[in-house]
Amino acid sequence: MADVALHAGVALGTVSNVLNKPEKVKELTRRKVMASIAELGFVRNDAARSLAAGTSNTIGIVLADLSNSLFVDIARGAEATVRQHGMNLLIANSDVDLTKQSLNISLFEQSRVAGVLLAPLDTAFARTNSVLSTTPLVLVNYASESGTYSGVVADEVHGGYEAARHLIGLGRTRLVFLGGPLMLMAVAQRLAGARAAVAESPGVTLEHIETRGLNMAHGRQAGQEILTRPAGTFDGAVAASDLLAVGAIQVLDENAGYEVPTDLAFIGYDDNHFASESAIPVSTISQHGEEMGRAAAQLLINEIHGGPLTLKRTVVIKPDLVPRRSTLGDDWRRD
Amino acid sequence: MADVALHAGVALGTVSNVLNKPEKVKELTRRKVMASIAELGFVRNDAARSLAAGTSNTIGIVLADLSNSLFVDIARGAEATVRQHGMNLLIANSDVDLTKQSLNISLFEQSRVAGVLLAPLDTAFARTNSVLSTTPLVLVNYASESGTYSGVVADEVHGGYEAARHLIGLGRTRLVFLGGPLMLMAVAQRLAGARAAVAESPGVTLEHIETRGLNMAHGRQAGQEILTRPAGTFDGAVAASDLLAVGAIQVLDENAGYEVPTDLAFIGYDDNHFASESAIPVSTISQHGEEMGRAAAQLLINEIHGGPLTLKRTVVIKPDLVPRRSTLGDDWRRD
DNA sequence: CCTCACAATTGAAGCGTTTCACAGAAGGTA
DNA sequence: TACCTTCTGTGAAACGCTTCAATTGTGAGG
Repeated sequence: MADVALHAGVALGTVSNVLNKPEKVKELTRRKVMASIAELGFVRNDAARSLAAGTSNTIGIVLADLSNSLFVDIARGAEATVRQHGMNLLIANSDVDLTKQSLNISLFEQSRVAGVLLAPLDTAFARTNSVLSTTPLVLVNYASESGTYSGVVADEVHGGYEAARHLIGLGRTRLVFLGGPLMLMAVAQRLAGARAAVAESPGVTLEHIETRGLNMAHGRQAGQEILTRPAGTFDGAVAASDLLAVGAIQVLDENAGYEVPTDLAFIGYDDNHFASESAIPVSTISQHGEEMGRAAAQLLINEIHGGPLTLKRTVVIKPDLVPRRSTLGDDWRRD
Repeated sequence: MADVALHAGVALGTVSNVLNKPEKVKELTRRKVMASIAELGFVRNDAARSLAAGTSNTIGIVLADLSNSLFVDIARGAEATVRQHGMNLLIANSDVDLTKQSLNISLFEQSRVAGVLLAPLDTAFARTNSVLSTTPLVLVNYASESGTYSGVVADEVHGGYEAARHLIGLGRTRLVFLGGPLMLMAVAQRLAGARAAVAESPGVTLEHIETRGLNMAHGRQAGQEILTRPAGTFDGAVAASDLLAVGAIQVLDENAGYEVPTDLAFIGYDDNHFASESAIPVSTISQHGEEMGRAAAQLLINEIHGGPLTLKRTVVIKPDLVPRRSTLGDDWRRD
């Protein structure tokens, strides 16, 4: 920077002003300085900058699992908001590993980012709470039970409710819920929501087939399980994830006599990209990941500007029904 | 840090030594210092650290598209290697946007990361080359034509060749290649590889149906196109992506008379997670994203240690055939 | 032509580390 | 005991920037 100042024939402080408060410096001088910067190929040292300024303009986000499109959507949404405020977003991937998650959080704290967004593992109570530092932190897709942090969550219960309502609204009465393990709060809540919908509809029943996970292989197992029951046992199914639904539908599809949605209407969860593209496009509940990311980023930015005493809030985002062929049948058309 | 020193009754420099060269300081003192650090909740300021030390221990990776699982795999592989060397990996997502890509690169340069891994957009010649700074940079999934940078690429030609060879080896003779636009180098190269395989096999023909993209919708269009031809026109298909293959198969599957793989054997490309899980598991060419990431990280670390004069190399990673039911039929079993 | 108010510019004092030349202590040797 | 070595621990000088009080223009009004 000293070089640039020399080359442009101005003081060091002026160069700094050109970079940070361009309105403070006369057009002509600004031009000269810019020219020198370009000519010398100067790149401002951000480490020095944030050391001196005491604040950085980048925000870090720690994601539980990059292979999960929900988290990618969250990151995308967060980035949009962060950029609007002239800041940058850096991502760290925990890869479903609690140790990495802690490592990543402290990595961001050490580098003195302006704030941290944390999309934690579902099972990660413990560690989350031990993060008590001065770096502003906002949770995404996980509620801080103690109210220590602001956060954004999807209303999973409502999602489960809507899914079941949709089936009931289509006249289905013998429902089954596919999903597990119940240790996952998200699954438990979706099930609770579905139960609530059933409870308020006389004559409708709901059985739960617990799976050991949420991917397609588990879905196929669940599909087999359904096949062991007498035909017609169920006429509507809520799956705790789209992959589960797709897997189960594959199995049912292979065995004639169980047509989707005629015999069994199927609805999934997550609005996984793949779900809309599978052979029978799967109706689903969309969690609006981008919106969650945007909201979380906004919360974080408020906290950055408002200081540590900023009121902690939890924003709840309602998921929405996205009906497709797996429930509507031929009435539904691809657009 | 001064506080810690005071609290532990040692000099400032000693605290620094405890953190950086623990072997230089007596066990007892180290303990005292560690205790003080814990008690005071001290978090080392990395900005100051890298300013003073002149080097950082984090590496940045700029990814063209987080929704593409290949890039996520690359990041995962890179992270593994980076961690082995005691460094950290931060991710920035360009989201298929050239402007963001440049922004992200300069973001990393400004923050003085030890080095940058760049997985650029396929169309991004221009910008890539203008990155001429002192920060070590290694390309992934893209070759630096000028030899300015080291890089890791998949051998796309070989991949296309293997795909076609596989079909030919199964006795298929009337092949079709689905993919486009040819502007994408990867697609063009895969096609070239397939052509090479056909050229060396007398009696085998290859037609090219150009698509406008590589996702499932494009695949369905291609499937329609195939249906317009007289039955039996093709008996083997190479798709430039798994999604393309899955889409096309969906369409053919709905129209009786075109059974996969009996009538038409299908092979995709990318080893997309979904490809192995779709109704008919799709044979594919795997690019080994993690391996690419690991190799690139290693190259970068060499360059960081070796200085700017380090010999630039391009590592080529050969993709592999992963045969599944869409070519082998019932001979293939899910494991 | 002088003042005054305001705009533009200056430069030195930090910011929180690492590094490194030195000082002190401890242990070995003659 | 005197003299060397080897370990430990010390503290001040950078690192490259932002900030801000102080200084130097500048133009309008009288």
